[in-house]
Amino acid sequence: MFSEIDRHISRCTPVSDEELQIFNSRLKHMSVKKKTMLLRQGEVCRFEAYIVKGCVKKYYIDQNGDQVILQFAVEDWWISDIGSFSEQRPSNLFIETLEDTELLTVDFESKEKLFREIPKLERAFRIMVQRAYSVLESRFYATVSHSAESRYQEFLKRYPSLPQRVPQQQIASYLGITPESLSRIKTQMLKKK
Amino acid sequence: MFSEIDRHISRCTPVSDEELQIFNSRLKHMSVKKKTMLLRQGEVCRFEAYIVKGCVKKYYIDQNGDQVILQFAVEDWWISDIGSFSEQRPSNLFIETLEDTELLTVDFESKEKLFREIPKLERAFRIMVQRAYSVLESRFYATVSHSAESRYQEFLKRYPSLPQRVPQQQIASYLGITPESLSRIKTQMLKKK
DNA sequence: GCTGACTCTTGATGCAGGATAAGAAAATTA
DNA sequence: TAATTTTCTTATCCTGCATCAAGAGTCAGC
Repeated sequence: MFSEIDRHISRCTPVSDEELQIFNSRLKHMSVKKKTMLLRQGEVCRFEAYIVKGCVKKYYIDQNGDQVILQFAVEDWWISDIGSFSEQRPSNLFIETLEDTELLTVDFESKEKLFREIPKLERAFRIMVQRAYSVLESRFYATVSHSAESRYQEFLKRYPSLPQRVPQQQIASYLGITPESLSRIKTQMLKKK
Repeated sequence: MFSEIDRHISRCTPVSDEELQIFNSRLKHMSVKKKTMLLRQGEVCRFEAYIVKGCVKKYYIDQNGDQVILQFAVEDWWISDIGSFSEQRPSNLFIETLEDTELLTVDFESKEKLFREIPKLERAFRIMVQRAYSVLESRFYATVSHSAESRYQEFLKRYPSLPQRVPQQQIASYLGITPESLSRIKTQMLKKK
């Protein structure tokens, strides 16, 4: 019963076993195939999803029609368009699975209801967003002021499993460079060693 | 009594007058001179500050010793290092006033205490962080995929008062370019018109 | 196991914005 | 008001990454 997601919540703030049980009972378990679209531009994001198993990307389409990947999410991460979900307004983003994926999702009404019943869960989620914010902030300044090569090395350190799971062009998109540039960066890094 | 900050909170979730009064009573009012350091790298961030009047920047020092500005904050904004404040761990950032500034601040203990007394305030702050997160996310993808010129135009739209209040080199730093480039961009934009 | 579709590499060329430098203009301070 | 500092502009040259193009490797479906 007390699964990874419970540990994930408890890492934010202590929550009793009964409360966790209520929380768990409101989650919807989903198994979806690779390349499933969980959210499309123009739709309102109806879920916050915790990834039990698998891999997901969040991206938007830029003015040239190219994907720009904002986030990868793997096991023990949450994925959602927070802006669209929490204001229940149309999203600019796409969320799509990269592997067969198992998810636990909450919808907007359940989440609101849960927070009213169990204020400690609201605390846990507040703390989770704060942490996500500070991670995004760090990533933001890494992107602004580091070279493509050092961003790639940072990426490898932080997400060691992803290069085996995700096509390289998508990693390039995440890093904000072209696949060609990433390829060259890799050969340069090999030469240095 | 019911000031801008109360309206700011109420825009997130309804909070009763008495609750707002308690909230207000826990805030500390500060008036500080231009060029005051509110937070230095290595210190734990002891405050979340709401700006009543004035202007503040948040930045870090990169490997070359240059300032990289992550955020400006003016009237009716909050400023803090959320990561450092909420985990009470040392910050990598500096926060410094750009004008004589009036602030309302909460410290960590007061905020925790407030949330336990008034769960609705925890809700309000959760919603505030969510909004901040989604703003940062938009800014992040604007930075990754737009040219320096369009980022500057975006900046002008969003923060029309800042060019009059803040030296241009600092705006350049915020945009992730050199002051020279911003100067060139401005002359090019004039030519086009 | 062949075929077509992705995916990765490598090369040639171009361009946005960086680095450096030096002078003009504006803001502070005396 | 003059002196000093800070900020902004302009010019030249340079670099990191993009773009375009072509070939090689890898994977998926028939």
